[in-house]
Amino acid sequence: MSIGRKQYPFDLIEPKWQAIWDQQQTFRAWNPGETIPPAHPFARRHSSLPPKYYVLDMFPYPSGAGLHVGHPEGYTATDILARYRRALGYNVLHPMGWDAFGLPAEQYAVKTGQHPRQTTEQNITTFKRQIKSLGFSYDWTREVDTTDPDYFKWTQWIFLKLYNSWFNPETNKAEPIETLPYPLELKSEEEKRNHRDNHRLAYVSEAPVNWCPELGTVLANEEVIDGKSEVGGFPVIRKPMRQWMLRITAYAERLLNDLENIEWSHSLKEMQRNWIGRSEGAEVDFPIAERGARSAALGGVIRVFTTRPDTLFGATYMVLSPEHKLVNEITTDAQSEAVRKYKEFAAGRSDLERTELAKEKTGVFTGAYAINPVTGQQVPIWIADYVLASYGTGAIMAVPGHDTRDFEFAQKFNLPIIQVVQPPDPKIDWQGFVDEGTAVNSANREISLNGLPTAEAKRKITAWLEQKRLGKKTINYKLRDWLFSRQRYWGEPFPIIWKNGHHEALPESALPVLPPALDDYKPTAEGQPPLARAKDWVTLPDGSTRETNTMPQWAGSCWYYLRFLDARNPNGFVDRQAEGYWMGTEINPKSEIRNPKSGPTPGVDLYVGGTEHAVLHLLYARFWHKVLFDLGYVSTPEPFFKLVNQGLILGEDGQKMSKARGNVVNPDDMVSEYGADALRLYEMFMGPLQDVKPWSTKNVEGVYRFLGRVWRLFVDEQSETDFEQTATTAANKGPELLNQIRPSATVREAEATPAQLKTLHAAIKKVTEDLDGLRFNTAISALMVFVNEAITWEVKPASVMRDFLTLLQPFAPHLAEELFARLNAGRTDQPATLAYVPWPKYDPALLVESTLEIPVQVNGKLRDRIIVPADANQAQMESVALASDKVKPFIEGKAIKKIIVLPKKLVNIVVG
RNA sequence: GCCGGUGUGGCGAAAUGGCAGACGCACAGGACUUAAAAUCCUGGGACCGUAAAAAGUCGUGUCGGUUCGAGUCCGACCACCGGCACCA
Repeated sequence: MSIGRKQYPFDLIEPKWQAIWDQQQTFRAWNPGETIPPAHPFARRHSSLPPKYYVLDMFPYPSGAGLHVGHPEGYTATDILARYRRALGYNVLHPMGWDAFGLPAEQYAVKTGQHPRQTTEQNITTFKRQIKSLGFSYDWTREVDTTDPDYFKWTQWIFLKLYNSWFNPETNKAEPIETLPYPLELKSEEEKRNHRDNHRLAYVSEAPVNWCPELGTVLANEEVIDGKSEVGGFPVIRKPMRQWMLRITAYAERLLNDLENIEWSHSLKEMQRNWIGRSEGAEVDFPIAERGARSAALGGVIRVFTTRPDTLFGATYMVLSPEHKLVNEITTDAQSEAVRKYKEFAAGRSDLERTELAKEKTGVFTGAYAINPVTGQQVPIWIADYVLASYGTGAIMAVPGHDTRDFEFAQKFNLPIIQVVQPPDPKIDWQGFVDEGTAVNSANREISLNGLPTAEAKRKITAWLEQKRLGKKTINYKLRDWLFSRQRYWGEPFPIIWKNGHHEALPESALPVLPPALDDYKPTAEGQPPLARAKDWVTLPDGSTRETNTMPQWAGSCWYYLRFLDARNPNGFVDRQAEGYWMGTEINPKSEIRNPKSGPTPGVDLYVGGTEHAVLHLLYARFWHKVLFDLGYVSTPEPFFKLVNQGLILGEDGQKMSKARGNVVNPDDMVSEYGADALRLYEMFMGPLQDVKPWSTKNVEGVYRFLGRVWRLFVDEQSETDFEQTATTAANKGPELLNQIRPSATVREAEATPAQLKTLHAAIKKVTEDLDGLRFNTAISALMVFVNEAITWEVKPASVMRDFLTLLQPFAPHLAEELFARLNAGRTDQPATLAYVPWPKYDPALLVESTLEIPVQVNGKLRDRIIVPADANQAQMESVALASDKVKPFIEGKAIKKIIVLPKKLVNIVVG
């Protein structure tokens, strides 16, 4: 990939413009009520705030490895749109920040003793330098860093809001904990406190958690993949621990339903729907039978959840999860040893083993029986770890005839299998048939489902169960509450203290709670989190102790898009007016933009990031946002109106980029060799934003050459040759060297020809439409088409070339600014920066052709192309087509059945 | 297994149901140059033709359907990618 001389002096142009933008704060976004300096280019165009456009990137974790070519893909797309919207006249919010809490800095601290703060700052410095070198139009005055106490003060503040709220099922929203009603039977303060603590949105639970010994911390379900930690791939085991949880399950229904009101990709919505996992069914009570039962269990019932109540007559046994609380109560003496051993076995199995060994079912008989409430039959009760304690009621009725898992289990342990569903196709074996069919063998003295299709059978049996008080219709979710504490140092400390075994919130005035200084960042020998090492910090004067867990990395990223709206506010996490303006709920009546289609949308207008956050960050952030919405702190029910996932960039070999494969492309190398504009342009020219696509440095050279052609369109070649001579020998290679380059004599103030206007307006139309549809690759090709044409012009009218640079600016801003400034040298009527120059409008009248080339088909096959006047009517087109010499041989001697004429489009002659 | 996505030249790709392959890469030929690089011009799906053309035939993963007309819509299948996976 050796390249000779530079296509154009991007190495001087790019730093020059980056410095100008920085110094002028060109891309600063203005909040309502802020005074805009009259000299700012925004003020030159707008006298009041126009409608907003909030375009957001997923902020990065600043790793030690630096930027990857995947980062600039999404960042370039959003930057192009930010610049485009500015040109259209919007007030654009386009911020950047750092999701900087996280494990790598902490692991480095454990190894070296260096404070994670230091590592984090170094990494941020590198990331910022790299991002800035690409010329993105971020408003850096709004930069946020989740590890900055001024930031995480508000993360802790939001936690307090969660802690001090409960979810009211009547109103279906969060409310302050003070509104929580207490049942009358609760008398003592202790009882009331327990009741309150059990209803908070942030609560403490003793449930089994995912413990990763290697990482020394617990993980959320979402952070465990195939039984291994998402970070590092270490084994994860289940272990009961006291942990903070967030009651996200209360929002399951709203998180699901509100997906319909936002513009996310179909597949992403599906992923969230699957993760939430709503299923409708029924809870049914099975009384414990006398046979084999211990006296303690008599009179009790086992409640199960099923999505197929229509198969109740086929339930021939029951299974409890090993952790079910009735297990010990019902187990007979004869079986107690076997049950004890099995429970031990199940508890010791890591999630990985459970998954890997899933093919082979295991379980033991408890010795007890329950009564099938519709058949009256006694059915044995087993325990098995294929039934999960954490889903439904932790117990199932097993219908081996029509459930794959129950079928396998029944076969292995010789349990009875009976048919209660007839498949629609009689050729299909009913055994193990799990789809819908017709109920059979499903009747007792009071009710019969026989002959009913599955859906109806479900309805009928559920109604009957409800009437008999044996069960009721129920909805269950796969979604679990969010495990919110980590045994780490480098995270937000909880604003919580413990007093006499109870937790208490610190007052807002105590925020931010800073992590203590430590010499050693490892967990303690007793397995306490690292914060427990700071004894002075942990113990308060009154004897109470601080919570030593920290929040997970997701906490800071749950609300950063809100902090960007008002990043330096010391009095609140976001100002109400700023929030209303940027989130689109306060519409400015003085708007100069009238098109309602492009008016403000509720929430972030466009959010771009990778699919890896499909269920974690995006679900958590939606949840927090809804809580803040319920409590009245934000004005929209959803945070991100439109969301686009950029596709992964693969290495040149078509494999995922990785150090091990040696196919990683470093953006710094691309910038130094081809310049930021070329890298930006290439990342967009590769293909559709959402697609997975392989890197090709050769193709970078292609767009780099295109930028060179643009450059040569505007500059005098002789002076450039002279410049190159000077540049190679000059000691001081500053941007003033560029002054040697003179403009090309072919670009001058001149009347544009109709053909030139047509070329320009075709480009305006295509680029505008493609940007609206996020089709960056074809927009760039339209710019190339324009340049290929313009290169042939003897005279290039300055007005046409200015409009072209306005179109080019979002894609290649440095080059466009430089050429625009040169084109306007000596003129005072032109602005100093392209950033706020209005986007050109295309004039359809200029695109009208006087004659058209029309394809002529015979029986749908292309036979000729004819030239007709653009306004030719059907009869005229028909007669020209029939007269064509190339068409004649195909219609001669045949009967013409029909002629299809589409004006301005085509003629198709159908012959028989 | 379930859900979602994608299959088009040598490669990245483009095409409101209406001229398949825009734009670019790689390649080939030419101009410029002592020469090379860079630049500029020209060519290009395959087959069959031909001195060269023209004409013709085939062609968007496979098979079928709807339609005057299908890369595009419908049905079945195959391959690859991503997600979920004992959730009752």
